Amino acid sequence: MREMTFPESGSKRKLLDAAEQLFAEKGFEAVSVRDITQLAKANVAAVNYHFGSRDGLLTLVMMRYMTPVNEERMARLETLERKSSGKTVPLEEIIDALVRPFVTQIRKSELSERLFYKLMGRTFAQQGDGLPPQIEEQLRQVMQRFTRAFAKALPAVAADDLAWRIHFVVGGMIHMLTHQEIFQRLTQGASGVPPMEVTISRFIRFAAAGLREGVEAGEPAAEGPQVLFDF
Amino acid sequence: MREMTFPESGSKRKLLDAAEQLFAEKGFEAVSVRDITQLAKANVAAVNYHFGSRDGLLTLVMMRYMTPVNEERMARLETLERKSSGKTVPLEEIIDALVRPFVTQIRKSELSERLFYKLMGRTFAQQGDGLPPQIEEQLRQVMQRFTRAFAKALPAVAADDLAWRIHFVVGGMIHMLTHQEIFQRLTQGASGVPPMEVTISRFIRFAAAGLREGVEAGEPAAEGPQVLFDF
DNA sequence: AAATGATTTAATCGTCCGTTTGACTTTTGG
DNA sequence: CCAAAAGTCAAACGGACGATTAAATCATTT
Repeated sequence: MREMTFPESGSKRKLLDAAEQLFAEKGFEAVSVRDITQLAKANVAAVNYHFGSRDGLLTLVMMRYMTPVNEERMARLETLERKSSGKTVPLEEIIDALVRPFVTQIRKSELSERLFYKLMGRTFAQQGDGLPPQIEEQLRQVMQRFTRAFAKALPAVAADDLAWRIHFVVGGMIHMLTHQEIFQRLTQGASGVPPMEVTISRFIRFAAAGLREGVEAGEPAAEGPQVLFDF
Repeated sequence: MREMTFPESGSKRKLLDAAEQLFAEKGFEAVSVRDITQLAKANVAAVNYHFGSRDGLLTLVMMRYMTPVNEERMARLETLERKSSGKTVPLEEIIDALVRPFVTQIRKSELSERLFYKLMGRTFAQQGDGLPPQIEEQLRQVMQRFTRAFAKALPAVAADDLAWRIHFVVGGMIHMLTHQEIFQRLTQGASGVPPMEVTISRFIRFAAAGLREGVEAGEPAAEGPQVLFDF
């Protein structure tokens, strides 16, 4: 009854680790199968044996971290909406549900912060440009779900206006992830707090203010169409 | 005395046009010299003859539109600061100086809106990842100049906080450019107005609100250090 | 018309790419 | 213990890549 030694040969895991590191550092297109197998100290044929093709490995690497993040996003939003049944969910908490999963999921991975965020950023940045269909579908569903939540929290913002603002928010999020290393050093980590935690707090406040633009604070803000192009 | 027939052989221009189109559509890495020469109906060797190398052509394509945009940005900011000498420049006008050049420069190009914005977006997105040194230096100077302007317009925002917020703004701008085509159709162009004009107005209001977060409107806002990590 | 320099052309170079093959070694289960 | 399965390995495949060559063509000037 001891077949629990370890089903994995070890080289499959080593290939995945090497691929994650290289894809994150150099980008998805700039890494060859030979780069990966060399870093993993494996044979060139190993990638095709274990993952079928370079693309199979790439898809696996993307899904490995993207799926948990998207699932946690959905779960958090679900919890938020169930918790405050009827009442409106605060805007900041919706944004939090969208970006917080990055810092919670990184702890479950053995990837360094720097690599994890770069990998996430690169994946998001590829949206609509050759992502695996499954990830594309995940992101589509997540954004659709969050768009509904934002619309409910900001009834005074016209639909197409809101769509653009969410667009800007996502762009800022991607840029935060991909260029994190440039600025992170400036944000001296105060006593053990993960630097990204602080950055995300900054981002949430920025995004909330941008999304809320033109909406008077305090009152619920009346429903109905909104003036457009009035800048 | 008539040597003004046309110094260009024509094929150099055709290569540039083809390269612009392909780089914008497929991305810088995904286009081969054979793709370019095929579209331009030229010989494979033409690229190396006219531009020295594939990289020479790529640099030229990037600079052709990036440089005028950056120069107009600087000129606009200069004008703004000279016009309102002493008094603070309104935040919205600084952001306008940063993004408006996109819509003015596109008129001087024979590139379609879609391609122009994609090309710009792709170039900006590459920052710090293999851009020609000259462009990298341009962008560094532009961002340094605008950061100073933002700091002056928002004295109540701490320096590192502001750096991050500008970062988020730039991310939103890039995303707006690269994914413009997805949403632009929703913004039905009202009577001849270029769609991007409307989008940029939306962006300016979003970015201004995000940058201003936490700053009370009306009063000049006192100078001095700011509380951090208080989210 | 001859000469000169600029351009275009077909062919080829060496390199790197993802993938496949077939022989070899290790691990597993009856 | 032994056969079957799983894994590893060196070698090679065909194709695409950027770049180069030398000859051919073109345009312009003498």
